[in-house]
Amino acid sequence: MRFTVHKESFGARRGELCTPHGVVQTPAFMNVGTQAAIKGGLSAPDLKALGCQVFLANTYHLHLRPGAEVIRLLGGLHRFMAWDGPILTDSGGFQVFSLAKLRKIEEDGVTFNSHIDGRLIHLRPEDAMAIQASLGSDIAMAFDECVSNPAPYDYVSRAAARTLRWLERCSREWRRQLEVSPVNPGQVLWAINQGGVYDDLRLENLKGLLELDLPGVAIGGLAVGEETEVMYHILDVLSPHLPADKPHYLMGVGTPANILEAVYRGVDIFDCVMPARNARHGHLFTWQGVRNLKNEKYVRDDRPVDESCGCPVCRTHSLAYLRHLYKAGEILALRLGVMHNLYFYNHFLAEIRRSIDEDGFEGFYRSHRETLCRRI
RNA sequence: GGGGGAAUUCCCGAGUGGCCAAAGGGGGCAGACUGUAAAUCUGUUGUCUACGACUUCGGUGGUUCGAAUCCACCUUCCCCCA
Repeated sequence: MRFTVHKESFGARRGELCTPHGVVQTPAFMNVGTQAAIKGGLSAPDLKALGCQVFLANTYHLHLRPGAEVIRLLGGLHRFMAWDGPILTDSGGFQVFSLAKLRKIEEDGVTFNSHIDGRLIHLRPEDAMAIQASLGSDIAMAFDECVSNPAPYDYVSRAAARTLRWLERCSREWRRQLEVSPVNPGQVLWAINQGGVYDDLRLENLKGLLELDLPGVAIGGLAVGEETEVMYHILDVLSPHLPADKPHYLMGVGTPANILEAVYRGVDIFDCVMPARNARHGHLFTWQGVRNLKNEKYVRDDRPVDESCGCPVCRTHSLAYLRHLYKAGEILALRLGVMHNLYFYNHFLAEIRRSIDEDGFEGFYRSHRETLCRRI
């Protein structure tokens, strides 16, 4: 795994991340397919056509179903899902947040009541590493605790310290895993910064995490309840201290406007369920702002979702047709909606990269920061 | 021809004297969604000069302090017997 930044423009970094399954041009958006599938009915080949560079899958979910050993037996995640590009696996740390009612945290690890059948699932940092090694993703994530915001300082402090201890265990176990017949010998482990909305905890945690010298640094625990401005502030605080020669990954973010602001603050990689989920719910992103496709005003609208979009959906279908599909409950609505949004996100990042290449990120930033979040 | 049953707000459907502008679905309208327990969830859905008023439960008339609810007749629909 090699990462190089070859250009900077107005805070933004233009880089390349080499993985065992290809090069990722950064800034990049990773397409989230938690259970080795993009919800809405897109297959791996579909993603190629939408400009997807990296696929993101989830440790907790794949461990429950079908099980990491099954996937290892079938040759690893790439082969299993027929995606030959780069894959990043999240560790299950987010499920500590999203399944908060179904889990118990202890020093040793987290015990979940499976959201499927209630059975007990023990996930220690070591387990999360073993599972991800079996999945054979290109990038594995450390097992962390994603703390919801707002949370009391004392709690966040203790949680961040524990996440750091878990990181040491992850790192140790990772080295061990790669020694025993790895599915993907080039697989790497990235660290995750925590510390909530508290500047000093964030920096203290970052300092500890950098000592382990893992090849990528993720910022976790943001966009989980705090105001957007608070998230930007934390990025401002962290940004000067992030190692320049390593990829900066902002986990779970976000809206196009969030991404633009974060790129401006030196973030290289993003992932978010938003394009897929919101598409399923009828919200489509455009260069002019966000559309709610279900709105009555589109009944007779013969225009595409976005006049300036080159996606297969915008080139073929009208707002009126898509609205009809949504209102009629047709599964095609979800597929087409997700296709558009993923294309939009991937091309949005491509345009960001182009602007950096051309030394024009400042202009790009200024001309889009307001319009992207507008409701149209 | 005889007997029985039913008509409720956009639709289906609860309600059988006051707590009813009327449950619950559906449909409509709008909103939320950020490392996915989400093709989900929330709000709203008679009118208005709007913490109050007005109109509404097939129609007309009646009983009652008070009627979607009780009575009479009418209209329409359904079922059974001939």
